[in-house]
Amino acid sequence: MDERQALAAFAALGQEHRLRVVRALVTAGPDGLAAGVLAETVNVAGNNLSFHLKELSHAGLITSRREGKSVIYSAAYAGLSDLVQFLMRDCCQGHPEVCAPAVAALAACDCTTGDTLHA
Amino acid sequence: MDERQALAAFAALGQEHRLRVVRALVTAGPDGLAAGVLAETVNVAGNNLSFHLKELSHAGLITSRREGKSVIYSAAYAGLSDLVQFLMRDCCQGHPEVCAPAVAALAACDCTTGDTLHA
DNA sequence: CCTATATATCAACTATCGTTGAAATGTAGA
DNA sequence: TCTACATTTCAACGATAGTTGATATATAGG
Repeated sequence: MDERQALAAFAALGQEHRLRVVRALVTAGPDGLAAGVLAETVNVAGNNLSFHLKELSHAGLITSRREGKSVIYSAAYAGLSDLVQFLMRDCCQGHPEVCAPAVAALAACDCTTGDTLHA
Repeated sequence: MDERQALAAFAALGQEHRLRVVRALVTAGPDGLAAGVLAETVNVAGNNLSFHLKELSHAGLITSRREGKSVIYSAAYAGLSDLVQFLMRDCCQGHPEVCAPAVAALAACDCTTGDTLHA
């Protein structure tokens, strides 16, 4: 992930409605949520949500698929993972105190059991 | 870190000059950089940079201290770490495929040797 | 084919953000 | 104290982003 992509991703996440959408999709899992359900969840008008979903899609943070009359959106796990890696990429240039806490916190999250982070 | 703080942090990082400032400060380490040096590094006018530095400071991503005539800025490692944790907090609700790659990537970064991530 | 449902597009408006230039503040040395 | 240097503040302008309402597209069922 280069700076331009990271910039787009951060800008996308720096908006209330879009951040809520991403969090809703991340917690919803790979099955995703229909645009209409998302609109209710985030409490945003459909046409407006559509604008934000396009933004998130361009930023590589979500993906979509059509399923009958609905369009189902889900989190782009790879994109999110890349963004985390980008944030931490420069943290280790001789200064382990930067990333050590973050690594420790993530390591404490046992993904195989479905536990959540206790931040 | 609550949603409001995360929102401010993401919005702060979603701006070209500010993202460059943060990266410059993260790589600079705990010693930090003077405002003037940052202005040259990021190629932004001093008064304009001052605006962005205030924004980043409010978002909890950087800190400052005066040293003689200069004001030295450094990365707020705790703030950055919190942000990473916030991004990953909801990743494990029964769907380990979300955060597993990110955790693996961070684990591959041996902070004690000063190695950087190979993303 | 016609209608209902679900989502997306577009133009227009408003608000917010980023930049600029001028001026103020704070610090150190002559 | 006077001057030079470093940074910040402020008002004003231009650009960009978010919302809204109206309209368009796509799909399924009667």
